[in-house]
Amino acid sequence: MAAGGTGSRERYRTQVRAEIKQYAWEQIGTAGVSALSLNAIAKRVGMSGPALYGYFANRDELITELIRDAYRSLADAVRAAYDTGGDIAAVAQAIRAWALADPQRYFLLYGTPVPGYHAPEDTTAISNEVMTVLIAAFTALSPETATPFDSHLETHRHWAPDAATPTTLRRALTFWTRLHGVLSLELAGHFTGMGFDPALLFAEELSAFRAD
Amino acid sequence: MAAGGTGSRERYRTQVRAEIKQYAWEQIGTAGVSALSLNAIAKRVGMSGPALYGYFANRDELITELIRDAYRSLADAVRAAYDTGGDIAAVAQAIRAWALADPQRYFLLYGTPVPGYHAPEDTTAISNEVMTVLIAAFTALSPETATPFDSHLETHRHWAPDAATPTTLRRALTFWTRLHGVLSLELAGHFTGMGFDPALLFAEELSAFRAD
DNA sequence: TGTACATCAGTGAACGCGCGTTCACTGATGTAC
DNA sequence: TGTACATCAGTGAACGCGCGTTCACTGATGTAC
Repeated sequence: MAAGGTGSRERYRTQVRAEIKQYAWEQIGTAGVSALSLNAIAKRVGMSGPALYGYFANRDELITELIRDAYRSLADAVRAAYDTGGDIAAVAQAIRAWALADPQRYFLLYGTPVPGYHAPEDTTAISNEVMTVLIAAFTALSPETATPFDSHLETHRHWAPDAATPTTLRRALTFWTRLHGVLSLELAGHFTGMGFDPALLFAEELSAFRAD
Repeated sequence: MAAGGTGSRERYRTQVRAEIKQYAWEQIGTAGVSALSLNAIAKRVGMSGPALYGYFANRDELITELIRDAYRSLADAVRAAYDTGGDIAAVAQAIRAWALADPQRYFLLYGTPVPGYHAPEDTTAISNEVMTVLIAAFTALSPETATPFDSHLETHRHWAPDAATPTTLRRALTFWTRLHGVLSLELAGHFTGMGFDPALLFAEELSAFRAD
């Protein structure tokens, strides 16, 4: 008897796809994206190299899929934090936790760009979701005094919803860049020799936004 | 007649070394570090692959040398900006200009870390020079009110000179992380779809430090 | 200034490797009567 | 329930490629008498 709509073959396929991706992440975590090899993954999964081509058209498609999943995962984490905790701090900590859980996954999205590679339309759409949540979170806060950059945003904001004020956009944007600044340097190990606690520096950056 | 200390053979060697590095940078700029290939460089320089081993022990040594040079170049640019312009803004713009001149060079230092690679002692020493200049620049500014993180720094500052106050250290550190945040996202192209001018966002971040 | 020797830059062949990807084929699994 | 057929997952061989690196050797350059 066939399970409604999802045949066992199809179910098997998605299961193997997931397993392939899992090992792909393992490999990325160990040696970075550039070392990701289809043959090595196949060996781990327990099949021959060419077998992967039944699941992914080629190496690029696999990577794109991983990027898509990563953005999806981050967007979900951020949205969940906002929906439950509600405030900026909760969102920030969710981002940090997500990044620390797998640094190379974070770098796949926000690290060194591969020259020539252009992410497909839909992945950038998902990455926008993160921004949307940030904007929503800042809309709830009391407005700040406007800055020169805000007036520039006034005429360069086609990427953001009309509802938010330029000041809100700017704050969300700055929130993002600042968090990324501390976080990426921490993940890349640039604080290692310094000896202070990166979590506290992160909290420090965060606190600048709480003081309205 | 031998030129004092520097024979023509030796002079030739350093010249070729420089040429090799130049093409290495060209290749990094085009396709990133992971695509850097000794054979490809050799072809560009006009000699056979094995010939490079007369100039660099192996691929890793070449990359390490490039990293060293990049840190040296950045440190010099930052110091020069501080010595002539004197203020924070001049230093910040020097960093940005340096990064924009060759994004992949910037990412080689501050981008996605290669898992397992550890930079030799002396390169981290050069990267500290940048921090030293930042601290000097902030020492000249009027002190700000202390934050919780400052007291943590009080007992975790073996990386920084005793002369500076914790508050100064924190400001220099934050300056660095914030600039890196905007800059790296800009260089990675994350603002591309948004349409605003990254230079203005950078200036906005910078202005937060001028208003003492 | 001329010859004899040592130094050293660069070559070409070779090794072994792992990569992405294609192709023709086998064997198992699910489907239809 | 049993048989016949279509579907499809996975294999193994093969292709061509470029990589880093070693090695024995050639030919030019500089040095010493």
